[in-house]
Amino acid sequence: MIDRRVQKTLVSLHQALIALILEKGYDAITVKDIIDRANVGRSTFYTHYLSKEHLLQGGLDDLGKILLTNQKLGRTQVGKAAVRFAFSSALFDHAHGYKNVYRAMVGKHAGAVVTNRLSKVLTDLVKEDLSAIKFFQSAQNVPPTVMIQFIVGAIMSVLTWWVDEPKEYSAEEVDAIFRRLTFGAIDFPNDK
Amino acid sequence: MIDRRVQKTLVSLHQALIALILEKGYDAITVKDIIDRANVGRSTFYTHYLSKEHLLQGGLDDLGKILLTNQKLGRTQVGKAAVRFAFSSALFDHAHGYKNVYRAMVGKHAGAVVTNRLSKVLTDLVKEDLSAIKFFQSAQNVPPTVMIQFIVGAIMSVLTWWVDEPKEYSAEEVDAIFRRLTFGAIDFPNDK
DNA sequence: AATATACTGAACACCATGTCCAGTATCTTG
DNA sequence: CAAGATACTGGACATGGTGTTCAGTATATT
Repeated sequence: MIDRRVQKTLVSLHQALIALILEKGYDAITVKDIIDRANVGRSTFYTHYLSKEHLLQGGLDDLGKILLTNQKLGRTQVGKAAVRFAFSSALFDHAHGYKNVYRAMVGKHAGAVVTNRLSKVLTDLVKEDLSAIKFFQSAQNVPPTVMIQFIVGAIMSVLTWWVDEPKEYSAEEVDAIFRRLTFGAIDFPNDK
Repeated sequence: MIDRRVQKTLVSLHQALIALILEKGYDAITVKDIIDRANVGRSTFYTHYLSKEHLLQGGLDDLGKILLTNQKLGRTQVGKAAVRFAFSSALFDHAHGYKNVYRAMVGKHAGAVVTNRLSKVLTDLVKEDLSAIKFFQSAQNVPPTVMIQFIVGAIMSVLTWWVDEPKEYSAEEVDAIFRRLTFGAIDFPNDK
């Protein structure tokens, strides 16, 4: 059985972290801020986490697991035409539900640490997804490593824009934007 | 006339910063590290800069000016077909010449602060460039704000990949990769 | 050579980090 | 419900980085 005292402490710390990121930005947060907000003793914090970054890491590990599950779900739900990057719509759906968390991670107030961690999670998803497609490298004539980084960058771009965008877009709209940017050629009107 | 003592101090500080970023990463650097490496007194540092971030900012302002000049150069040099994003080849050329500086900014060891500053510089360039193209918004059916962020993200992706890539690519090759990714649709072989 | 300006380096107050520990509260188990 | 295990508290402490101040010294400029 998991001790309820521990559970309470961990939940408080994670909630405090997210709230503080949204308020003052990840970099500006001190351990004192976190434990004051979470109402937890200093030594208690250090018995659970080595630093504020480890606290963050713990939260993102959970997120990674959820996304992986969603990716598999997306695969089985959609038809053949949408198999490619099936995880993206699942991701934007998830982000829509936990917009505060995502805003804390990729929004204006996020720090590099937070963004990098999310990038890693996404990189694994993209890699996994691309590995299902044969010969994509030769067709693109682009090294696979750039391709992966490019796609992750595209997702991050769209996410970053979305969470700080005042106008409300649905997850479907955002996913469509992502796909249009990533798949479609950029076709300028005054070209032809 | 600019006092030579000041010049010497500023140059030493900037060189020390770049060297240190490459060695241990921006975040891990302390003011003490910088002044020891630059062989400059502590109070001297603080008469010129308010913090380590301001030192960085000063260096990036210079870079921004250089890129702006290059953008204009690119416009006049290339033919009509290459007008769109003319600055990109100039940028990759520049990055090729100052690869160490760029590696310090977008490589593995860079911090969020560094990356964000460069992103801002690039955002201005992209905005400027897109503003020359009429009606591009309606054609894409994508909000211009995402478009800009997406393109900046693409440049950053390619730059990031390039500086840490062991194999040597020329500026032209890298620029071609960027253009293929950004303009061309991602056309997978097993689609048709 | 005289004046102005920049640099030095040590001392200082301040604050965040991470560790330690004795005392107290709360949970689990028999 | 009692007893033992486990978690939490909070204050004290060492360490190290930040940014300021200032009297003394070095180096420009004219």
